[in-house]
Amino acid sequence: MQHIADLAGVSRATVSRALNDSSLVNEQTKNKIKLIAQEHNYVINEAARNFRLNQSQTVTVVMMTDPLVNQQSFDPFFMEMIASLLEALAKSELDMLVSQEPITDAAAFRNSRIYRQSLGLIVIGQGQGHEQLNELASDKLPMVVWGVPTHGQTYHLVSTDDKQGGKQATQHLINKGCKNIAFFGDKASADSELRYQGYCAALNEAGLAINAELDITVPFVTDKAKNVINAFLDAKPKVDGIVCCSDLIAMSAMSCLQEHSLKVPSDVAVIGYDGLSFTERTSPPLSTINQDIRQCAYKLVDCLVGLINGKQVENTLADVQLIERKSTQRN
Amino acid sequence: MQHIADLAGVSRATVSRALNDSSLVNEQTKNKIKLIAQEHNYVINEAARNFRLNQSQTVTVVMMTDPLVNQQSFDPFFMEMIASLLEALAKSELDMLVSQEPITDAAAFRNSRIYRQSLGLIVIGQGQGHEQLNELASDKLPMVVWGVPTHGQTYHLVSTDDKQGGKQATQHLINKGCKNIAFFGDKASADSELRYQGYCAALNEAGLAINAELDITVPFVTDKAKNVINAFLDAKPKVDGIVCCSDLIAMSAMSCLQEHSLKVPSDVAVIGYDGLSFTERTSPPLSTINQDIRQCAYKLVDCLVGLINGKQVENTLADVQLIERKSTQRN
DNA sequence: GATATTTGTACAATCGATTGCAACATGGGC
DNA sequence: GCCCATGTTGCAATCGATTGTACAAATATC
Repeated sequence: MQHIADLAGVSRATVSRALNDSSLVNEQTKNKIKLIAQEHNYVINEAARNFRLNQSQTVTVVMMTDPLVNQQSFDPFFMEMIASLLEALAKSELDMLVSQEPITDAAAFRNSRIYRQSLGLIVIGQGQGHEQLNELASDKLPMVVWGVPTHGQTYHLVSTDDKQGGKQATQHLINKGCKNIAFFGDKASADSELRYQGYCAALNEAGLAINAELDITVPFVTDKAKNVINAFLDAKPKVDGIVCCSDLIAMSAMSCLQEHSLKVPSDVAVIGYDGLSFTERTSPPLSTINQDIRQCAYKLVDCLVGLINGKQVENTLADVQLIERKSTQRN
Repeated sequence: MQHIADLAGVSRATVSRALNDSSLVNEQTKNKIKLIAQEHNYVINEAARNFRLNQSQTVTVVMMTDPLVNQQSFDPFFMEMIASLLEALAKSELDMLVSQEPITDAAAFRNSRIYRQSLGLIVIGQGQGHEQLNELASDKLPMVVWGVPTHGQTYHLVSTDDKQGGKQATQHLINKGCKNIAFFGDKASADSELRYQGYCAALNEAGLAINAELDITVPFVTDKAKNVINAFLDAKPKVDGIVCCSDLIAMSAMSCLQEHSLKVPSDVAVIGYDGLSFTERTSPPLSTINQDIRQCAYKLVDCLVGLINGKQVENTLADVQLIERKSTQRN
């Protein structure tokens, strides 16, 4: 910067102001300085700038649940969320840091580097940390949570309407003529619980009984899913439709059904949840409840940027929508 | 830090040295200072530190190909790579920044913030930038590329043996008794070209003819894949096996085959490529050539860290391996 | 006891930008 | 011709850490 200042015949102060478009600098001088800076490939030292301003351009994304399925791979839902956040933050010229360590102690977290030196926080999922997050909500550090509306929650939240989604999924199967609809999911997670409520609501409205034997706890992400599903099917249950809490579970379900010589969807119809793109490539193509992860990521970032700029922001409850996919039978 | 120094009755300099485990500080003093720092929840200001040391802990990951399939979602292969890099870098206490802008001009890139203020570079794919990367290879900035060994390449490279992979995939189908094996992929990308060479090599070794009509250009990632595949199948080709250049293509292929009332694998066997975890959930489960993305990500990071520490590092050509998945017929 | 050596600590400069305040120039009003 | 308002620019302090050098204290050597 000194070099640029010398070339322009002004002081460092003026260069700094010129590059920051300060109104204190003459237009002409400003343009001249900008030109010289450009010509000499000057790029500002962000480290120095951030240090001086005592700020950072880094937003930390905290994963409250373990996105690691096993030692091999990740849950595509979380990956799509991460990738979308990456894109959305980049558009706002923000850097992204990802922390895989859930917040388990608000007080300790306040002393962490993440807390002290981030511009803001995006928290993915609430995990077991609802209380901790509530505690952090009153701090100055901007924070937005992706999760499920919870009793007494004071932090800023972006969520999708899980109950509505569960209902829509179930209604879709009812409309297809299913009478004995199973629910595959793990209600230990709050979103699944809500989806189950939607499932029950849809059955009630349609005058169908809720059969506890068709409420199956299928783990979200592990390989155990298939074992549970196979055990269920081995008992030859009376079932003609399955509402699944994730597209992955739905894929496993379809695979197991076909291994049991049951045709999808004629014998048993299946619907997934999440709207992951590979659902259009399954056989048969899988209808699903789309959460529009990308749009949610943008909402999270919008909300956070709003908070950073000191605006009042409102919680968002995004709608979900059914994506119906049909097999095109050929020949 | 001044505060800690006062409390310990020493100068800032000593505190700094103590926290950095300098041998110039007495053990006793060191411990005392560390204790006090801990008690007072002191965390070092990374911004100031990095500024002073004129370094950063940020590694930039540059995507040379557009991972965006469309406005909705991302290629799971790249996402898994990103997520794995994230994990691997975190283990080395490095931050990760992702740039979606391919390097198209080495000279211009040298003036970018990314170039000037990153600790190192991990480049994913070569795209059209082989020459540019070669130019950057001689710079001081540590750089590792994930890609395909290329003639005259001077940059550090981590890759998998695509030719071997294509060969293995094809041999697997040959072993299953397939005689008319198609190749689904887009040879515009160098890795697919290599896989095709492996495919040809396997056919040759088995004494099978290479039929140009079974060499189908299927786009990697777009929705057009299904159209191309359906057009191919509509012509009722003589085919009993398909080597696919990605798991997504394989999924589409299986879906299209089943829509054409062709049974997988009895009528037509299919093998994928990448080793994505959802291949175990397809119906039927999809055999695939595993690239072990996670391990490759670790190798990339290892290699980069080596370069950062001034070590000599060697290029890596990782083996791929067949994952065979079988349908378990029940009832 | 005087000097040499080792060890531990403090002083102060430094990194590259920002910014309050002072200083200066210019022009208009009286 | 003097004063003041206005608009521009420069000076110098500042952010929080690191580190070369100087200095002080403790110990060793003769």
